[in-house]
Amino acid sequence: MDEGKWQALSKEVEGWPRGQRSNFVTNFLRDLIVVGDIPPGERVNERVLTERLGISRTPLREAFKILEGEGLLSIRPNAGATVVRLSPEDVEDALEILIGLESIGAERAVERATPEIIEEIAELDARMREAFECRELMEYFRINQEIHQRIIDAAQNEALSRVYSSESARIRRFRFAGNRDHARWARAVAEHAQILDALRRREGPLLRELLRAHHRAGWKIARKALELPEKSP
Amino acid sequence: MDEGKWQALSKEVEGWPRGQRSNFVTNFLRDLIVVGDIPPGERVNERVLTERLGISRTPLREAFKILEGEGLLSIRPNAGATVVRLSPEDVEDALEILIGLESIGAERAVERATPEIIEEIAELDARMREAFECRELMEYFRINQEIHQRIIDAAQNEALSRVYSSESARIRRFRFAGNRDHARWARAVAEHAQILDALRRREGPLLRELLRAHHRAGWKIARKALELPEKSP
DNA sequence: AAATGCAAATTTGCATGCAATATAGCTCCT
DNA sequence: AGGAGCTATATTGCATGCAAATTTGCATTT
Repeated sequence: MDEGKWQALSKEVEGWPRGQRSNFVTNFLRDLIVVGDIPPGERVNERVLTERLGISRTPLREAFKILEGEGLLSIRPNAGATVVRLSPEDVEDALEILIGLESIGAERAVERATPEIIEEIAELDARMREAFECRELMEYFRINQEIHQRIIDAAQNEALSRVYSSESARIRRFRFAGNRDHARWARAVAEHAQILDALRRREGPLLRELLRAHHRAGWKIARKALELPEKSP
Repeated sequence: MDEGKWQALSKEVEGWPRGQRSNFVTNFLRDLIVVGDIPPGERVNERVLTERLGISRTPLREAFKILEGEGLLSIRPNAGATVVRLSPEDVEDALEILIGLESIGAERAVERATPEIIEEIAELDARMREAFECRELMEYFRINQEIHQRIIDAAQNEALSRVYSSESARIRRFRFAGNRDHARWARAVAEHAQILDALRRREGPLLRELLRAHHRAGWKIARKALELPEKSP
């Protein structure tokens, strides 16, 4: 693992509160994996991380187990943890699940979303459009992801939110590539306007179909952009 | 926790292999929680379990973290783990997800299932029918669960199988109650025949609708049978 | 030079100990 | 009697130590 990358981050960890250390480490590591700072297939060494993070191996290993459960790490007994390497098929599989979950979410969201929640999503949509116009890809992507999560959350199904969030994180890096193409990016923004509109008008089936098409289009581009970037082991 | 129940089980644990202890403990605990041997809302004491299982706290605590991730345990920092208490709404939410996941699975299963897999499911179906005729409720239930999992597995989407299995386990106890009513039980067996038939004929949309109706009917009975057995906290 | 075998060094799995926190039990007060 | 406050006990969070397993490095052989 490239040790240089960690220098800046290690400071934040000082004095994490007792009882939350393993959870914080989990979130911290999840972020690193999800954005690709720790690349797929890389072995994650316990000692290196404990030194960087200033914690002992116990909470770190607890974090490993959690991330294994989330499908982000693979732990071979006696031989350490490695970041899971996803094939394009894996990503497609996860996307299929996400689309299915959004279908469920869409139908419930139009029933249960409060006007306040819809307005919050509308605000996010406006900020996302801003980011698009300023060509701030990262910020755009972040808000984009949050909008989708918020629509799911609006369904007020806790388990749904949990599963969606987890599966979404697993393939986050790949979805990012879905907005590299500028023409696609512009169309995605337009699609989001339609999505928001369908939510406002509480048209469940329409919302569902819009989301489905939105994801499929995004992945189609992402796939091209990535061009099978990682071989299966 | 009723300590008597554990006596018989503690022996099995002797000599669990190094490198698998926390995983075995996880599976072991999951079973106990999933079938209700450790009742919902009950605090799980680390010391008691380590003594019963003959292991140290480290692998046990790793198991706790995994089960928390699966939504089976709730860990409050400094205040221990308790078995999650599900409200009827929680169960309904999970069921909604399961139905959605089976919809995805159904469409893929009819595309990807090999004849061998279908025949395995057919065999399970036959054995399930046998269990029904012998009034062996537990065995029936077990095979029933396995059939649904196998249909999902036939879709050959690893993440789907993983998520389905996890969500299914979370509400297993409640689904069991769905077969208490004998008239319902008989109809469920008939529905399974239709489900198998649709799979054999590879009629995706039909399979999807049959599964959906099957679950809804089962839950309707289960709900009546349970009559809101657990209050939300 | 590549492959094989072996020993040293690293790394993991797990048990244990200590400090921090929560819980239970007690006393005292109203 | 019931509750507030305090003390003792139990329990959790985390660091650390040791043994087992794996990986690494090197010498030897083919």
